[in-house]
This record gives sequence, structure tokens and C-alpha cells, in this order.
Amino acid sequence: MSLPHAILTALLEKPSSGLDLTRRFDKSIGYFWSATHQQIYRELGKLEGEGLIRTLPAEQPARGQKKSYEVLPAGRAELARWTAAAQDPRPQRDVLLLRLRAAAVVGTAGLEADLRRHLELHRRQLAEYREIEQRDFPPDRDAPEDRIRHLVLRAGIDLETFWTQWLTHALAEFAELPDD
Amino acid sequence: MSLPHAILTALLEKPSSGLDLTRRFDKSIGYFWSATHQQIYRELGKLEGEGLIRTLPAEQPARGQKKSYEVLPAGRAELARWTAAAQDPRPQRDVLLLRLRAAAVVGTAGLEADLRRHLELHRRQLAEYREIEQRDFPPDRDAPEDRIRHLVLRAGIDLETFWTQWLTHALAEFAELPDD
DNA sequence: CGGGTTTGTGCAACTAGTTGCATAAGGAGG
DNA sequence: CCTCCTTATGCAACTAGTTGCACAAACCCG
Repeated sequence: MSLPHAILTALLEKPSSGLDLTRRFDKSIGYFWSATHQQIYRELGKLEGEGLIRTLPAEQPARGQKKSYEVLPAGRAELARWTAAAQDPRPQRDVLLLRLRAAAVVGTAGLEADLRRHLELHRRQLAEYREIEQRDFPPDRDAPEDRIRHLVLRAGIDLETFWTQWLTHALAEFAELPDD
Repeated sequence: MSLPHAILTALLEKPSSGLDLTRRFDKSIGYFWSATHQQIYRELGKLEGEGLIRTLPAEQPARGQKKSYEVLPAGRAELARWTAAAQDPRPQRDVLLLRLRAAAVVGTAGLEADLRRHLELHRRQLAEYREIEQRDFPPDRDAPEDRIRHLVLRAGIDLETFWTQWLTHALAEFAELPDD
């Protein structure tokens, strides 16, 4: 039940149309909560129906016309409520670790190439995060919202760092393993 | 599409009944692929229908009677295929980071307590993993399957380590933030 | 031996997310 | 002007996972 709240956050940061949101989910927010445009449009409809957001009173919104949304007070309140409410971490789900465990039983043949590919993907992501950090968080700027957003980005950077290290280590282990 | 493969892996490690599997998913495998007993029973039915597993020829399986499954050759082949096939990492989804980003907009009130709670949960999980490491992976044992399984456990340990550090850091930042 | 708890299996309904496709407006180019 | 591409919105069907509940056998206890 987090997509609506992700959308509320994005709209509070800046009122947007469905497509704008989609683009923004492909960047920043999507780094830890991805969504397709179909999901977003559906959710925008629901949120409007619940009175949490409304369309910006622009020209008549015909099909194929842009429709921008902004958050209503009720929406902001709901987001604040949700942010503060205790939530248990959702159960981990990691396919790669599962595959590795399977490989311990059926053999590692073929898996190594995909580990390499994943390593490359994580390296790229890490580089992208570092660029964002350079660009958006120069040293000595510290408005409270910036500090919090920087904290989120740090999590992303450290997670990607972890994965690149772990994958490197895993590949080194593979090299020592007897062929199977 | 990973649950069936998680089950195949578990059954290859040791033929089991639905309830046995449920228990094992609450431990080891569930650490990176959790599943409820309802999911497991449903999936066992499907896998049997597809000829990938079969019930161990025990006594007649009436309702309320244990029914144990073992993996058939076709099942092992399917697992090997799946393990070796290239798969893109599935998009990240982290509610806590999303909430933090929302907090940058609607304020951090109430969030701090839950961060503390999460920190405690991750500490506990980390301690549990370390115990398992002590117990199951003493130094100088290194059959190939053990090395791979140890690698998986290391990922768990390092991830929990990351989260405890990050949460500690986040709480320190919160302490410096002006109240809101 | 009768009633409550535990063990074990399972169905049904719901929620969230994914995939595939439809539709319309507007602009670009021959 | 007609076609093709891009922008923009959206529906429908499907898949995976969650929640709530049902039910039978076995075991345990007074």
C-alpha cells in the first residue's frame, strides 16, 4: 500500500501530470519505488476519487490532453499519517540469492556469467548515484529537507557499493570452485 | 516466478511435506524468499500437476495426513535451467526509504520511533545470522556447496550490517535536525 | 471417553503489480 | 493532405502474493 503515498510525495514536491510522474518515477523516486504509467494513472484516478488530490484547474482535459494534479490538504494529512505510522519491514525477496542457493544443489554452470552482468549493472547504478550526489548535494549545503534526501541517496549508494563488493567476492569464490 | 524454484531447491535439499516446507521457509530459505503455507500448498499442487515433483509413496494420503514430496528429474532440470538463465534484478522497493523521502516534505514527526524499532529488528536479525554462521560454518570447512551457502549467508550478514549502520547514522542526523 | 489444542492440508477472496493493447491529439515530412 | 511518430491517457486481463477461514486427524488431559 505504498504507491499512493509515493505519488502523494512526488506531487507535493511538484504538481505533475501522469506522464510527468511516470518520468519522475523512472528517476529519483523509482530508485526505491518503481511504477509503470498504467499503475500511476490508475492510482491517480483513485486518489482523486478519495479527495486526496485534484486536477489543476487548467483548460478542459480531453483525452490526449495534459491533466495536472496537485495534493489537497486531506492528501497531505494522509501522507503525514502514513509516514509516522509504525510499519514492519516487508519480507526480503532476492532472486539472486535464491539462485545461488539453488546453484549449491544443481551446480553453478551458467550462473557465473549472470553474476558478472549483475556486477556491471550495480556498478553503473552506483556511478549514477555518485553523479547525483555530486550534482545535488555539494558539501556545506544543509537545509533539513536536503539532509534527509541526502540520507536516502546515501542508502542507495551504500547498497550498490555492498552489492558490487559482494558480487566481486562471489565471483572470486567461483573461480576457486571445482568445475561442475 | 521464483516460488516454485525456491520449493524445488528446498525439496532437493530434503524431501518434505507442506508443513515441513513452511517451517523451513520460516528459517533459512525464508530469509530471502518468504512464503506462507497457503502459497506453498498451492504451489506444490501445481508442481505435481506439471510432473516436476511427486508425493513420496507413503501410506494413503487422506486429509489431515502428512504428504511428503520429492523432486523428479524434470524438476531438477527445470531448476538448473532457471538458475543458469539470465535474469534482470527486479526493481527495488523499500518502504522505509520512501517514508523518509515523504518525511522530507511532511516532517519527520513520529518517524524517529519507527526508525529505532527497525534498528532493533535489524540488530536482532544480524545476531541470528551470526549465530548461524558460528554454528554451520566453522572455519576450515569448505565443501563447494558449503562455500556457496556461506556466501549467501554473508550477503545476509552484510546487508543487516549495512542497515544497522545506516539507521544509526539516520538517527544521528535526526537528532541534529530542528524539531518540526 | 469427551473436549480442547496442535498438526496438517487446503479453498476463496482480495490486493498489488505486470503486460498488452487501445485511443486520441499534435507535430513533422513528403 | 495523408501518413507516421511522439506525447498522453487509460482499460482489461493476468500473475503473484496476502488474508481469512475451513476442516480433518491426532494428541493430550482431566
